[in-house]
Amino acid sequence: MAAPEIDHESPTPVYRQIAAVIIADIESGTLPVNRRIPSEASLVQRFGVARETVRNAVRFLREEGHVCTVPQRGTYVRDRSKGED
Amino acid sequence: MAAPEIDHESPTPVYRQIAAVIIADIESGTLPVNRRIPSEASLVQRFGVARETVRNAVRFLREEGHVCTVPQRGTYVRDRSKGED
Amino acid sequence: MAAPEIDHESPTPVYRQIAAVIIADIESGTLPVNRRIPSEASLVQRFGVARETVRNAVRFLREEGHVCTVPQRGTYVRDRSKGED
Amino acid sequence: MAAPEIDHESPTPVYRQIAAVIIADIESGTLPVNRRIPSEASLVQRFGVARETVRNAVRFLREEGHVCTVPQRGTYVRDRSKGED
DNA sequence: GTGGTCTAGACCACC
DNA sequence: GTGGTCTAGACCACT
Repeated sequence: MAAPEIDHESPTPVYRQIAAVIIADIESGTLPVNRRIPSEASLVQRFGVARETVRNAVRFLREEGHVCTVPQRGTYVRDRSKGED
Repeated sequence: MAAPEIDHESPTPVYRQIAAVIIADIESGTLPVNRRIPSEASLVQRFGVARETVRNAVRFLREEGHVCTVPQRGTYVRDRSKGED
Repeated sequence: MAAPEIDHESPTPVYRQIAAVIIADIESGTLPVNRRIPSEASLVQRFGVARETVRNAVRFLREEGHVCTVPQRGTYVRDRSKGED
Repeated sequence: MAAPEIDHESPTPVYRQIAAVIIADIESGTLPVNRRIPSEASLVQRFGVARETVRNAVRFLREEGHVCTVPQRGTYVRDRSKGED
């Protein structure tokens, strides 16, 4: 099976569910500020979804200001303590 | 021809007959709580009716509290065990 | 062949080239403010690319503030005369 | 073994030998102006050298003005007909 | 081994 | 017939 935390029957899109899991990891401190989040490839593995779905999740996190992506380097947890949107 | 369960000669509107079939599926457990009901397209196929008729049936189910519709995601069987209207 | 205006050998990504064509249409007045731009499907046809590539182009236009997308309705040329980024 | 055109015993550095082969391809028209040169990976394959060596060769070509590199897109044969250095 | 781009398909809700 | 989501692959530059 895929990941237990993902419900493909849910009205919430899978990419949003993945984003929510990552946000929870950020807010719990499992993913501290300036730490790199897992790579797209490993998120594909972990959640058992297509890469595009993972990219949608990461794009959503980026648009919401939770992370920033540095091409070729990774995606990092943003420091939101100052100047949030 | 259409589906055997639909009687186009009946005084009961077709959309109500379709709604009744779906309600029966819900109450029998064929459609469990929080499960998405079949897509509009498949209901059109199954009952041999126009899209608008299916939409009327679903709107009726929604107004009666049997289902709830989540924008962009589908229509889901509501949990009526807790007694909000 | 695809569209003459797209060069798949160019260092500029195809989705950016498509965005540039649409921006040119906006700036020349071919696509006036509040007009809907062509649908994703027709852009796929016109440029001979995958839908994902068209979506990347439209997302880029959206991020740059040239258009706004209304789900299920289309993507519209934004009025940038006031309050641009 | 490596490629026949590379002589690891030569006093000429390998990266220079690789650069020379690519320059020959450019001047013979095998690699036309504005065409992307082969990817790093394929040059590694073709010449049987380390990645870093290929990168050195490409950097040399760039510094000598034979090619220009566009971030994220590749390295392209420059048009030298117009005489900027 | 990272993200960027691209292909070629699919099903869906909603209009 | 519109955009939203998803799959399952591919090649690439750059670190």
